[in-house]
Amino acid sequence: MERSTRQRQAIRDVLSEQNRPLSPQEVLDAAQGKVPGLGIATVYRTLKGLVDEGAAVAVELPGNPPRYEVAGKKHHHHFHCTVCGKVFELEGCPGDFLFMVPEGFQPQGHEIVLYGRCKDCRA
Amino acid sequence: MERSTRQRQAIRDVLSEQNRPLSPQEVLDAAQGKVPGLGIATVYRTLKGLVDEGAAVAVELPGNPPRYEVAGKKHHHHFHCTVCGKVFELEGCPGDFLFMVPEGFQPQGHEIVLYGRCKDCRA
DNA sequence: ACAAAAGTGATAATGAGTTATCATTATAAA
DNA sequence: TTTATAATGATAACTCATTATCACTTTTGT
Repeated sequence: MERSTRQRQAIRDVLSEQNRPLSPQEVLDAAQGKVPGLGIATVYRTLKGLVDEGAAVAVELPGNPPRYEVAGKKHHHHFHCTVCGKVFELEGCPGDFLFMVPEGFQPQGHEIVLYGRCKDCRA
Repeated sequence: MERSTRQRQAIRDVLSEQNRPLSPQEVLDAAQGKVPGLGIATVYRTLKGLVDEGAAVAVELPGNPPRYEVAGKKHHHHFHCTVCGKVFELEGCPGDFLFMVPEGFQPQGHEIVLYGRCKDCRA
């Protein structure tokens, strides 16, 4: 990640613009609108580089390979559309899970995923 | 899944006894204590059969292949130990996530995973 | 006890996702 | 501009979990 290229800029832009976790394939599809001919290998390479330099983070959801979003966002969770498969960012958090933690266990973090139909896929 | 074999009984017993989601490898390790020589293929075949007949369910957690637990439990979530990797069942649920759902989205379900150290791995 | 057929275990094959390779292209310092 | 070299794109290779194959074993109805 030393040189500035059209490909890397396109990939960074796509992550910023969509503002939701994107799969490598989603990044490819969107970034090809900016840089025709962009290859999937460059997407994987660049995403890894962005994560290494702290500009992006991997988002793991149940049953899916990692998606990637811009780093540095405040604490948030995700909505996974069961129809189109897109993942959206959610604000807010119930916050208190201590009542669920068994005696002797030491909680350090949590993840919440809501499932359902997104705005575009609602019944 | 038509005949009753030592292998199948051992696998069912392991799922019941441990009362937490187990990976196929964890099932194998535990069930080999009951049936030495048990093979991983039989574990995969039997888990699939148990799911098909509704006796077990797959539990998907972020970044991991499916684990399996006994079916029919009431609504619950899981604690994933960051040290030993074991997954434990939790009781309770905050329940109200509607305040997190954006306008126009239709929520249908949710998952919560707590991370931290389990009783055996606490600092 | 016997026979038909389902089940098992070892392991080869598969599939999805990701990474490595390498000839070519593009960047950027001089 | 020139030049050194990092980056790219096509695709081969790889990883890991899971499934298929098949010779042999076990179960179960008769």
